[in-house]
Amino acid sequence: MANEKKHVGGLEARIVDAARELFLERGFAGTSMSDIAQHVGINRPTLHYYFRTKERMFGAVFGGIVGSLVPRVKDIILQDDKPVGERVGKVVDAYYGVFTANPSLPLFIVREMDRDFDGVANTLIELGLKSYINSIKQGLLEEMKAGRLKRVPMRYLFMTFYSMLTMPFVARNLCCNVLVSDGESFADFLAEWKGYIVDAVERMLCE
Amino acid sequence: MANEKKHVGGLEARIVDAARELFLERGFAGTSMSDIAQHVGINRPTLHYYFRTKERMFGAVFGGIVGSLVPRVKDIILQDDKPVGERVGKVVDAYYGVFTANPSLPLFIVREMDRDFDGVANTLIELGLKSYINSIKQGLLEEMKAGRLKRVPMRYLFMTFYSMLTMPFVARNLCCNVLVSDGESFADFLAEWKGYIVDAVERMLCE
DNA sequence: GTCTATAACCTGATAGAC
DNA sequence: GTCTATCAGGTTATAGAC
Repeated sequence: MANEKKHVGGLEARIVDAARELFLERGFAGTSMSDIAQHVGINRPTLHYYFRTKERMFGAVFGGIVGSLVPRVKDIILQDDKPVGERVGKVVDAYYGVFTANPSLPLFIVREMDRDFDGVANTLIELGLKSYINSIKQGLLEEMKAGRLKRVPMRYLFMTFYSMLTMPFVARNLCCNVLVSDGESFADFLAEWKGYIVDAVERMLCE
Repeated sequence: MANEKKHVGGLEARIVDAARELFLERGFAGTSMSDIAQHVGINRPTLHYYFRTKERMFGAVFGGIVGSLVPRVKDIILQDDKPVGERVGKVVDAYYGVFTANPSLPLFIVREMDRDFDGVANTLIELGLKSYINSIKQGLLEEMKAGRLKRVPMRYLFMTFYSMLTMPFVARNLCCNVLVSDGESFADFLAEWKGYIVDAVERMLCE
C-alpha cells in the first residue's frame, strides 16, 4: 500500500497515496493539508479542488485502507474444509503482511475511531463491514453446531484474537524497548508471537 | 483522578487537573493551551507562567498519571504468599478501577508513546519504572525457580496480560457497538472479560 | 484542472502593566 | 501571580486568473 509508490495514475490517485502515507504516520490531527500538498508536489488549493474538505479526504483514505483488508480475511477464515490452526495462521500472516508494510495502521484505526467514531463507522458500514462480520460469525456458528468446533462465546474469540494480533503493533515502541532482547529483531518476535496466537485460538476452538 | 474534582488546591493543581482531563480525552495534539485555560477559567499566558511550555505541562500530567498506578500494581503482584489467580484478579481490579474512571487512559498512553517515545520514556525512567519492572520480573522468576510457577517466557506473560487487559478500553467503541449485546452494559462485559484474563494467566503459570 | 493570492482564524509563546 | 496586548507562524478554505 503505502510503499508501492505507483505514482503512475492520475493526480487524484497520487494525492490519496500521499495522504494515506502521512495520515497513517502522523494521524489526522498531526497531518496538515500543506504537508500532503508538499509531499505530492502541488499546492494546497488543488487538494481542496479534489476533496473539498480535509474530512472528505480522510474518508477516502480510510475507506480505501479498510476495504483492501476486509475481503481477504473473510475469504481465508471461511474455508471450513481446512483445519482451524491453518486458517488462523493464514489470517495472522495476512494481517502481519499489511501491518508490517504499514506498522502504524492498527494504532491509526484505533486512534481515528476514538476521534470521530460516527464518521468512521459510517465509512465502515458503507464498505459492508457488518455483512463481513456476520458472514464470519455465521460460518463459525455452523461449524460449532456441527460439532467440529468447540462452542465458545464469539466475542471471547474475537477479542482474544484481535487483542493479541494488534498489541505488538499498537505498542511497538514498548515491545522493542522493553520486551525484545538484544540481537533479536522485531520480525523474530512477531514470528514467535504468531505461534502463541495460533495456540490460543486453537485451544479455544479445538480443546 | 480526573473525576475527583478537588479544585480546592492552588491554581497550579487546578491547572494540572484540567490539563489531565483534556489531554486524556483529546491527546496532546488535540488539546490547545486555550482549551485548558478556558476550562480552568483563566487566560492562556497564566499557563505559560506555571509551565513554561506545552511539553513541560504534558510531562507533569503524564508523570502524575503513571506514578499513581505503578506502585500499587507492584505491591499486589509481589505478594507471593497469595495464589496467582487471586493476585491477577486484584491487579485487574486495580487497572479496571483506574481505566473505568479514565476510559481513554490506555489509548492515551499508547498514542503519546507513539508521538514522542523518547520524551515519554525519560519521564517513565525518572519515575523508576525500570526498577518496577525488574522487581516484578525477579519476583516471578524466583517463584518459577522454586517450582511454584510454571516456566514461561516473561514477554509472553506480559504481552498476553496487557493486550487482554487494555484491549476493551483501547477499542471501547468497537466493543460496545459490535461485541456487546443489547441490554448488557460495558461493565457487565468487563466483569466477564476479567474471568477470561485470570484464566489465561493461570493457565500459563499454573497448568 | 492547476495555479497565485488572500481571507479568516487559531496556535504557542512572550512582553509588560498592575 | 494574574492580567491585557501582541507576535510570528501555522491552519483550513475560498476567490479568481490562466
